[in-house]
Amino acid sequence: MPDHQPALITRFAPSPTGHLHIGGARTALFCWALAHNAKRNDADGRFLLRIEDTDQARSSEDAAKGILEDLAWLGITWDEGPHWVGRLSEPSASFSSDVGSESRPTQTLGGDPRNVGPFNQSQRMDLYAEHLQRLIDADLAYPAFDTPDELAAMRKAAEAEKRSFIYRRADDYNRDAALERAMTEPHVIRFRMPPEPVTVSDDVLGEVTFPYEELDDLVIRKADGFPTYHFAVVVDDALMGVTHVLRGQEHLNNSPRHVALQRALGFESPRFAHMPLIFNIDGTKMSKRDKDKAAKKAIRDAKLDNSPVEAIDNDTFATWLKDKARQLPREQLGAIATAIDLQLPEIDVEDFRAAGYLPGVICNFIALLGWNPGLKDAEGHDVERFDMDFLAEKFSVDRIGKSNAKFDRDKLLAFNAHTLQHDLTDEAFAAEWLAWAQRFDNELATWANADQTRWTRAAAAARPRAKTLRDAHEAIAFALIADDAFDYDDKAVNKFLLKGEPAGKDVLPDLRAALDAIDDWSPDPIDAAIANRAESRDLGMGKVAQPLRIALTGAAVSPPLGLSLSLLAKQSVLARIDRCAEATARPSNEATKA
RNA sequence: GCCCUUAUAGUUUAAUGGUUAGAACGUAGCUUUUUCGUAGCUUCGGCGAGAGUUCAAUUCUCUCUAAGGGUACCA
Repeated sequence: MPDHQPALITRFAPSPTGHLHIGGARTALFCWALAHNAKRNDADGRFLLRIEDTDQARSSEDAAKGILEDLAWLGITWDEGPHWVGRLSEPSASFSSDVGSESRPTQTLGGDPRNVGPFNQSQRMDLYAEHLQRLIDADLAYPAFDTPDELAAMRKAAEAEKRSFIYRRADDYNRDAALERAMTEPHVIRFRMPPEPVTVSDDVLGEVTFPYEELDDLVIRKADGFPTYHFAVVVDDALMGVTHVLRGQEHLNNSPRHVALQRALGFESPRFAHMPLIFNIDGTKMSKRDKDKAAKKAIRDAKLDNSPVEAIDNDTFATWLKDKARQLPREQLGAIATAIDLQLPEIDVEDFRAAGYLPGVICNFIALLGWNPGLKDAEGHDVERFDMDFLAEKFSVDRIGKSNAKFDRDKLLAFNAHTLQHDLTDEAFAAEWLAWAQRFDNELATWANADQTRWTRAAAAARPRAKTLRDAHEAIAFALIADDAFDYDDKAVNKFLLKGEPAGKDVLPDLRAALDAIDDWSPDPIDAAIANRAESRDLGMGKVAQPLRIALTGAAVSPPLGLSLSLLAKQSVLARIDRCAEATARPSNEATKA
């Protein structure tokens, strides 16, 4: 046991079965916030991380690593736990003008200053064995030999009689014989639930009492020798000195079992706080399967019979499509989505990262799911945009709500857009965007690295209209393609090039000459030249700008012209104007008549 | 089925035993802008139902309803 017991210790204990789910991220964030709030108040608050890998079949080391990576990226740092070395992202609200992932210092997270590790449950087997033996010796735990099939039959029988199935040790249970038999036969160890109701006192929900009749003799060690979640969590929390257990409400029913175990083992119960759950906007559970579900629906809607991706053979594809529960590996699902131009719903932290959300924004948004600071700003608006620092400062368990939350993607998007557009400088955005592109958008990253000045301008062009780092690409996509590699939007051509007096196509030659005469090919001179043209012909800017937009991009929408043109070489701009002139010169249907 | 939890606009939520229940996202519209976007203004929209306590209930109590969680050798 630690000789120095910090005042407040929280923990996040994910099981490494995949990427970090957004709901798990919120749990971690709240635990982090509570510990950091204690630190703000001069108490020794700590947040520790533990890997619950007692499910041998489903756990993997890669998944564990991925979860550490996800947490670190979000800025949810842990004081104790597995080691992680890398660069942390900056909280979104405190971007300085010179950030870039390269310039951030390397940090180390985790460690074991109190000597309470190891932090992987699979490496703590001797500890579980020791405490389990105490229970057996005191006849508070016992071997049981029922096979899974027998248990299933008992459950079925109970169901048929319309009573709930509660496992109890038989009245004529022979302890000595059972212990003897356990030496040679496969068995589980069950906890003898004391015959009394258990009251859990919860800092969010108040006191919740569970009758003894609902609490069965739960399995605490599986036949494979591993402890069950219930036992491991109780032993670990006690040995690691965890004082506050914050977890999702799905664990509320587990709490009386844990409390009973804690009593039996002579451990003090930590304070509990069960947080409301997070659901999709339509009320369904936010699940990794949502991604497969969305893909399957899109494929059915498109009436595709064969795999749109070569790497997936049609048999695999067909069985996956038919089976509601079947999931494809992440990469394959992504490939299908790309092939059919589908945006998969974001579920894991990694999904949101790939979609171009900023870590600070994600933390801000999920903090509001089940918690709020309850403050108003000077204008009387609720305070809901804040950074990690504010969260640590203001967080308290008593402001956690009780009712389940739905995950409103529109609001998250609005938060992300606002941060991108208002809280970041162009330079900071350029750095963030590049870091993102290097990981998720090769084409863009290559283009960025080819010309730094151009990249800065691209950032200036994209940032004011970007909602995510991913969709920022769209605003400047015209600059990444060949001069003749885009089509013209008929409606726009008709409206801005063919119609009107003068017609837009008749404005272009003049403009071309003016642009051609520019020496310093940068936004300001370009803008000046365009404005000058408009003025000298006594035309509104729209009369000049829109035709030019179409010539450059094929459509009537683009970032401001000076910036847009500066993303292309002058020769490219001239070539595009020529191509446009050619296209509009051809007699084409009724547009010319009008 | 049984146990547990919850219930304020479409969503996240604030406040409150007593005149018009406040905000954010969203919706619709207007204004500014060379387009888009941004910004600003306006608009729409809420106490799940029923009893009870009370002079008075969205707020306290009960019932119902609905939603969710649990009911594993998953966590």
